[in-house]
Formats: sequence, C-alpha cells, structure tokens
Amino acid sequence: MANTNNQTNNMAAGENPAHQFFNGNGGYPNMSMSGFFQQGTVLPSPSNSDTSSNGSSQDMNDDDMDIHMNTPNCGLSNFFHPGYMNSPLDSMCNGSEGDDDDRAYTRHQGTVHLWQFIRELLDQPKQYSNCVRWVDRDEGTFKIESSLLLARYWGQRKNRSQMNYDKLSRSLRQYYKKGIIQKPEKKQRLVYKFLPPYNM
DNA sequence: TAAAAGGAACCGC
DNA sequence: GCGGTTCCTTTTA
Repeated sequence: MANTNNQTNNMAAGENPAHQFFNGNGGYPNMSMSGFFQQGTVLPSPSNSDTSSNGSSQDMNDDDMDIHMNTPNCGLSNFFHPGYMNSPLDSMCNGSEGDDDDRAYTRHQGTVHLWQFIRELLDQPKQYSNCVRWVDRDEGTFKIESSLLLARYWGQRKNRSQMNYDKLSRSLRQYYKKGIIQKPEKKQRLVYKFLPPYNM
C-alpha cells in the first residue's frame, strides 16, 4: 500500500500541529520560511575544516572544540546569547539585511529548534554541504552527509559536548509526530524529509 | 555495525 | 508544558 506519499495526508485531517505552530501563538506567523530563517542565524561556523565538500569530515576527531574556537565570523559564543538574533552575525552568515519587522516573530528568545538549525545549514550549502544537504529541495528531502559533523555542530550550538547522532536523531524522530519531519517514502539511511510548510 | 525507531525519565526555560 | 537530552532496547539494512 505504501503511504500514499506525501505529507499532508499523514496528518490527521484537521489537526496539523504545524499550523498551530505557525499560526498560533507559537510565535511564528505566516510568512515565508526563507525570510524566517534569514534573520536568525543559528549556525556554528564550519570553521576552516570546511574543506572539500564531501568526505572530508575526517579531521573531526580532535578538533572538537576547535570548531567553535576558530569561528571568527559566526562565533558560537554569539549563538549562546539570547540576543544572538540581533547580533551582526546573522548578516554575516546569511548576508541578509535584517527586516526589523520579522524579528518580531522571534523564536523563543534564544531557543533554536533542531529543525530550524538544520534548515539553516541546508540553506548554506557552500559551507555545510559536507554536513547536510538537500536531496530534493522541492520535496523537502535532505541527507545528512556526516552524522558526526551534524551532531557536533548541534552540540556546539546547544553547548552540549556529549551530543551525538544517536541523541540528535532521537530529537529528529520527535518531529515525526509533530508533522515537521518524516522519513521519505523510500527509506534511505540518513535521509529525512521536511513536511510542508517546513520545507519551504 | 550504524542507523532507525520509540519508550521513558529528566532538565531548562 | 514544550522542546530537547539522555539512556535504553529492539529491529533493520
């Protein structure tokens, strides 16, 4: 039978948590996701080990903290500030000029959700394609190229040195029931899919 | 063996 | 209470 593909119908008709998330007092009014993501950058820097896109996560072992140590532009320290959203780094990292209005919708004062974080990485393929990248942007499917790297970035972002992919993926799975992320119909390792409107 | 899945307890905001 | 973390067990590729 197969889950007659797609999003939407995995949601019980009527209740899409996503909607209340965006429309309700979740603090995220309707708006384009791109805009949404642009003004609050939550990324750690790929650091200098950004390297040759793909298989180069090899030097990930000892440079642990390294990643946030050498982060001149998107220094993680910034991210830890509740007010990081207004810090200059959002423009540094994204090159977006801040729409002051958009700041209003805020993402819970300094709280960045994992899915937002991943979206931001995805939106910067130049820096993060060795970590995570779109498989099919329209569809919302993305692949984690380096579970290690992604977990590390996330751990740094949240200041959790013990973060690993096992834990990160557990958080990712929590999104299944919230209708934010799901595994694509055709299951592939390390491939997930943003459900609308999160894939926009 | 790594990834996936999900239960459960816990924590910080 | 929510979102995320941590730990755990079981299953799957």
